[in-house]
Amino acid sequence: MATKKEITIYDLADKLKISPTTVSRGLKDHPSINKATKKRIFDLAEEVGYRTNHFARNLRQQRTNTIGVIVPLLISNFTSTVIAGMENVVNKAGYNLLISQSLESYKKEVANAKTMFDSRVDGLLVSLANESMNIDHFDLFFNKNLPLVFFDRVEEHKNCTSIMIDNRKAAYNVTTHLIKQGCKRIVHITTILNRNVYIDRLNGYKEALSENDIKFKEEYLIIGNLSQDAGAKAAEIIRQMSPLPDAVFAANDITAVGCILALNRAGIRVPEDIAVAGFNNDPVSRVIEPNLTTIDYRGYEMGETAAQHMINHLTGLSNIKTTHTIILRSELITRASSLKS
Amino acid sequence: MATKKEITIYDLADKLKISPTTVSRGLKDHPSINKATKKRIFDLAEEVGYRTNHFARNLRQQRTNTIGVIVPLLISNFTSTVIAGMENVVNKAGYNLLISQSLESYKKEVANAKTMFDSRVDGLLVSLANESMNIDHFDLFFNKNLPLVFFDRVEEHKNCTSIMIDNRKAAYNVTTHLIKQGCKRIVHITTILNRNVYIDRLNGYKEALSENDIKFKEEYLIIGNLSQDAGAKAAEIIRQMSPLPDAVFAANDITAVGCILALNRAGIRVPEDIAVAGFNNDPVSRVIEPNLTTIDYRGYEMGETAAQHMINHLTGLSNIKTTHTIILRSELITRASSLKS
DNA sequence: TTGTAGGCGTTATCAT
DNA sequence: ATGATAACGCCTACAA
Repeated sequence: MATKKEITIYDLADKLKISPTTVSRGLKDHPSINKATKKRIFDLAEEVGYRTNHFARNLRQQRTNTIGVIVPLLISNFTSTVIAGMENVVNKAGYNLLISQSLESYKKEVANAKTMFDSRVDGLLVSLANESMNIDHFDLFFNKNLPLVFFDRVEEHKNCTSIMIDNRKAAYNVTTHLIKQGCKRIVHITTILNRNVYIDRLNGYKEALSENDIKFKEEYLIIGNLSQDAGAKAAEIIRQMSPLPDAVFAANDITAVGCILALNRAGIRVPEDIAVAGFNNDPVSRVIEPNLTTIDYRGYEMGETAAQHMINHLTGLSNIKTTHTIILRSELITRASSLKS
Repeated sequence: MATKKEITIYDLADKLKISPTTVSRGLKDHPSINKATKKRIFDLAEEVGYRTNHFARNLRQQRTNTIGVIVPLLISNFTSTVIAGMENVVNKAGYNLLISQSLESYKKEVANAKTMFDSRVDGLLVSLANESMNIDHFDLFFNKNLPLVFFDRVEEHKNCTSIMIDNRKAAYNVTTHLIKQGCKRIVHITTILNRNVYIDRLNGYKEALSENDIKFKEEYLIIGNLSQDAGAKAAEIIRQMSPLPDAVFAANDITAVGCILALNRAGIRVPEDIAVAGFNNDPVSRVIEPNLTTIDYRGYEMGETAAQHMINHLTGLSNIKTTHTIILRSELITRASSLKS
């Protein structure tokens, strides 16, 4: 079966004996078109299965109704939750999402930015790769005055909104909680300190220590790649410390889980010997035994917020450039893994 | 700063004192263009930051270089793994992915199909919602002879490739393994039996039973929504059975995990009292204690395969319509949760 | 309220 | 090897 010819507004115009202009206007509910005419247009369009050609429209209007998203990793509960939130918002507004992942690589992020630019997305939502040392590759967007919103992994930039949580405070709360449970030798497992999220968490941790007159010890800072395996490796290091630390605060749940499993295997009990806390409230935090104390980080909300700001800007409802930083709420959830009593 | 005017092939042509046609050809490395001319074109394009206008090209060529993806749920380890695999393949081929989720709803899937169609994607990759009772909404694509590939949750259709694993055999292997461990009263937790994946798993389960002269009992079939909570609810039902079943085979890992946790809470030991097996090899299967026996279902490979077939078809390397079903390998992984000895 | 005309940037077709 | 021209389908001044 050969591909049928596409219906255009010209075809509709011919059949209705009116001009293409009127059809075009009728279709987008232009106020100055007769109601009866509109109805005839809509009815016929429906009947013959007309669909607007977005390329023609985009070509004419110089916009794509597509929003680009660059995330570090697609395979992550947090990421897919964020994207689900974005999808929900942009779909309602008639926009589409173009998604790509940097795999934490600076090089890939640069390439992704270029691809997004060449695809002429109307705006870009970005969570930065851990490797990225600068954000010059987004100058493509800044120079053309295209809206860019950072979320989660953000970087300061003039005229550019960032959506984040207060990582410092959240980490401060986790650490303070551990201290209140009587812990004094608290290890922090994190990754290379390039991104705000990890730097802020470290600072919150340090702040809680210092406020309780506990000296920060360099050896209690373990750097890995925040994978489950990194948690296991950290457990190995911890096991050989003397005296044994009495608590672990990992910068994400997966790492905390890897750590707990490895500690258990080594005969170290959680929380009796070592209390453990994570970050993110990943579903896995309620699977591990004991259940993991963590920070409830609402990815869905963050995705919705980032997308909504983009949409509002694109539709002229607001101007992204005026707002600089939006802090979403996050919350400490205490579970068995950190409760000494 | 005002938005700078976009460079077009006309601008390049003017500066080089050649025709736009030649520029267009040079840019796509057309064989009949002089090497020197090509070099001049490329150099200038690079210098002035020319970027091709995809809308103009799409408008002219009637194609988008975009492939649509409809999945049941974005928030799922399996799904994000599949999408990562697809992304890897299509990016290399210069295509983009347009992703949407049906949330297991028939209505939303119909809407998504329409949106994809209106976005004029070059092809569609689909994993069906559990609710969907038919696939008539994809006639939009079939009628226009647009390529459609089903993956994981498939449905038979003339001239349409499906990528799947042998769910029947996998379930048969799981069940046989449980029987070999000495289990005779094996519960199967699954969801409404609309989709091939669940029907086939049930059939594999039944087949293994019958081959071992174990009668299939209707009451051992527990239907839920395959969430963690559904696993917990199933555990409640199981707990009240007398005699107590000696094994559980859940149609996915999350449900198996929910079940194990609830059984533990009720003082029922796994695997001593009840052996448990899941399906998917979700990372959580290695977090739960005891580690979960499951089926290694490689989502990344499935994503790559589905995408590659689509690309091959679109680039004329092969014809999707000639291949009907591709079965990917899957494998039983036995772990502590099912080992009685 | 409706219509006319031109252009958005590219590429296919038909010349040269 | 290169060029002129038209067309893809839509939108928006401007005109009526």
